[in-house]
Formats: sequence, structure tokens, C-alpha cells
Amino acid sequence: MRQRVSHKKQGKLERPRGTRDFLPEEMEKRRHVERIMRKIAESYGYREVCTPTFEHLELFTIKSGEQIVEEIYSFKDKGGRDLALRPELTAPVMRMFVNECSVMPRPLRFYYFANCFRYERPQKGRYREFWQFGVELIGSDEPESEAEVIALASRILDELGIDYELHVGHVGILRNVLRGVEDEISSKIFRLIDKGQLDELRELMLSSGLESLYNDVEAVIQAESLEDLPESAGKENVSRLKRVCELLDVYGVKYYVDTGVVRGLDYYTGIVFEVYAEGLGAQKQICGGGSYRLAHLFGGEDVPSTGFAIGFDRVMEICGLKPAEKRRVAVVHANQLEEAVKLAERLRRELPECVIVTDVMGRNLRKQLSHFSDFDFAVIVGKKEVEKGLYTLKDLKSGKQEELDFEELVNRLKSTRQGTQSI
RNA sequence: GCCCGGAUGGGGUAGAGGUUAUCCUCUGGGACUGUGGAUCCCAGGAGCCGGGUUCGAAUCCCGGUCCGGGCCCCA
Repeated sequence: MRQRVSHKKQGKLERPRGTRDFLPEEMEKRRHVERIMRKIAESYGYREVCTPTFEHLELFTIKSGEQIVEEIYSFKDKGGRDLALRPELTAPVMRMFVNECSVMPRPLRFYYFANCFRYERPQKGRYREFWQFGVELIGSDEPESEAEVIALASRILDELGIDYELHVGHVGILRNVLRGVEDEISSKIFRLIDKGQLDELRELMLSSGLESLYNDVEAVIQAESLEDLPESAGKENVSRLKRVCELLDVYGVKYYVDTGVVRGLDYYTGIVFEVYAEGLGAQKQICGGGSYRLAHLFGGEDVPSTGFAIGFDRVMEICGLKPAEKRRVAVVHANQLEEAVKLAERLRRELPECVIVTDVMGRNLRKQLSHFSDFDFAVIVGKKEVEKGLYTLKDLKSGKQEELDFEELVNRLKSTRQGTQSI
């Protein structure tokens, strides 16, 4: 028995700002994309790790850049500890490495898929709770590790059918050009380069007495090939970038050399890369990464690492992939509830790839068929069938039906793919 | 944090101070207790929140919340 209670809405409780609910259809798409990412990362030897949703606030304030810290969801727990919801996963994974994995054979290949939290103004492709898929390759300082990580990111995006641009650079080049410049001014310079505000950049450098460096900075930002880089870029930096590019060619990755790539996080030390895609409004960047050294900040040795993070929600916005639909079978009955439930249980064991559903609303046969009319098949269980020990299989797309025993029924449901073919 | 634009049943909408808020869809029931999608009938369900103006507010004004676009920043 059902009763309708007419309740006046009294200030409906809403989702917190910047968070989302995901209905089944969307979750199926998200899980499908997630599975593809995992599968590819695993095929390169990366294994999943998971770190806590919250960490000590300090983990994120040590070396993540001023701006990130302002966007952290932080709080005191009941013991007075300063904690924070993770705004990203590179620092937690490196903390985990220092805590648990420092004596494991190198390199370590980890991947993660997890939600992160940032207190920001929500926009298209930007939420306060969002998901990142990323990898960290820990322990190698060789160009081949950088090429592998970049190639992996590129492979994943290819597999998802995304149209993107991959830009590869080296933060050491600009840093070398600007060596000797005060930290405060150089970070302003980096910010302007990141924003692409070249007029303001020129103004700042001239007013800071850095006119002698301006030409080199401009040359670095606008370099279209490694040959265009000035002497002050640093020989080692340039040859490293060149080597990574050669290896990317071996992988068959398409990329742009872009020595103006400046990552927001301060901990990057060498090769850096970003991936941009259209269709996301102001949030063009869907992936970013590079080489960094973080472990020593958490009390470990100074281990070189390379990683990337994909903005999962942004990828979902522009990825049209959908999982294959499962065949849906309704076991309906005419006053034979027990028999129908029994049959449904047997079918579920035989046909794990199918969706098998029975009525739980006490409906009569007509109502059941009406309710399940968008399914692929109905198996009808009634007195007639029970007496004969047979079942009626009805193809709901074509309307055709036939009487079968259990074995035949299973074979029919197995052999007809996706319910597109009629029996 | 800043600037714009929005918010009407579960979803999509109409209404531009004046009865009981429109239509579509949806959900439940019935016509029809062993054969669905059609049709018809019945039922259910809404003006984001809080103030103000007014005889009267979904409509006008103010504040807040949330959403969207942009800035800032960032993935």
C-alpha cells in the first residue's frame, strides 16, 4: 500500500556550491571513460594507489605556490589538528612514497583516480569537487621517463577521441634566462608569461631594469624550434628538451615545442607539458604535468619524478564516448511472482552480462509489460508456462514470441547481441 | 574576490501587477485481472529564500543563495 503525503516544501536542502550529483546515465559514461584511462595506464605498467581524502594542511603549503593555498578547503579537526581536503594528488602520492615506498625497487609507476577539492568560483569545467586521473613515475631522472609519461597522457586522450594540442617545454630554460633576478619579480614575470600578456611583461621588465634580459625572454617565449633559443637558455636544458622530443617522435606523439609553458605549481624542475582542448570556455587546459622534486620536502631523499594529472570533468565535457548498452530482460509474470523471481535468479547466474529485472510494484501482467516496454526482451511466466515447464520469450522490439525451455532461453538471450536482432 | 545574465511541478515551458498559474513531458490509477508502446479518463506535482512597495506580487525594488558566461586564478 502506498500513501501520498502532501508535504509542503520548506526550504529545500540544496547541494553545496560547486558540487554535482551524477545520475545513472552520466555515471555510466564517467565509469566508461575511467575504465579506459585505467586500462591504458595499466598497460604501461602503472598500478593504482589511493591516499586519504584529507591530509595535514602543511603537506600542501610547503611548496605548492601561494595561489593554491588560498583555494584549499582547510579545517581544524576535534583534536585541533590543521587538516585540508586534498586539492591535488602529486603531493599526497609523494608523501606516501616517502612514508611507505622509499626502499622499493625503482622506478615506481603509480596512477590514481580521485576527487579533489578547491575553493574557487565554479564555472564551466570548474567545480569545487572535481576528479583527477594522474600518474607519477618515481625514481628516474632520464629523458625516457619524461617521454613515457607524456606519451601515456597522449595515448589516453587519443583513445578517448579527444581533439587536443600538446605543448612541451622546459621550465629550466626560462629560469636560466632569469637567474639572478629576484624571486618576487621572476614569479611576476612567470605569471605574465603564463597569461600571455606580453605587453605587460615588457613593461615590467623594463621598469625593473631588466631590459638586457628582455630579448632573451621574448626569444624563449616565441621560439618555434630549439634552434631559436638564446645562449642563456642553458645548454643542458636545451639538449634535454631535444632528447625528450626525439623520444616522443619514437612514440609517435604529436606535440608542439613550447618553451613558454609555465606551470602554476612551483615544484616543477625540468620538462613540463600542458594539453589544451576546445569547447571548454575559459578552461581550455585538460592535462598538465612535468618533472619535479618533492620527496625531500617531506623528509625523504631527493628523488626525481615525473607525472601528469588529467582534469577528468573537463575531459567528460568534451568526450562523447558511451559504454555499450547491456541487453535488458524483464521477467514478467501473471500471478506467478515466486516462479518469476526463481527464474530471474537462474538467468542472472547464466547471463551475467545481461540486466535481469522483475516487477516489485505488484503490477499485473499488462502493467508489467507496459512498464518494461523499453526493454529488449520479456520472459513471460504464467500458469500455462509453469505447467508445461516452458517459458515464453518475447522480443519487445519486434513483438515476436516463442516458447522455450530454460536451456533454449539462455542460448537465445546469449546469441542475440545487444537486442538489435529479433528472434 | 570582481563584472554581467538567469532561477516557475521531477524535466522542458507560458504568463509582463488583478480570480483557482498555461501547455508538453513525467509519475500513479482506471478503461483493459495472460500480452507492452496507441488512445481516452482521473489523480499527483511548481513561481529559489528573506525583506520591501501595493488594496493586491511569479511579475516591481533591495539583500542573500544557487546556476550560466566572463575576469582573477587554475586542473
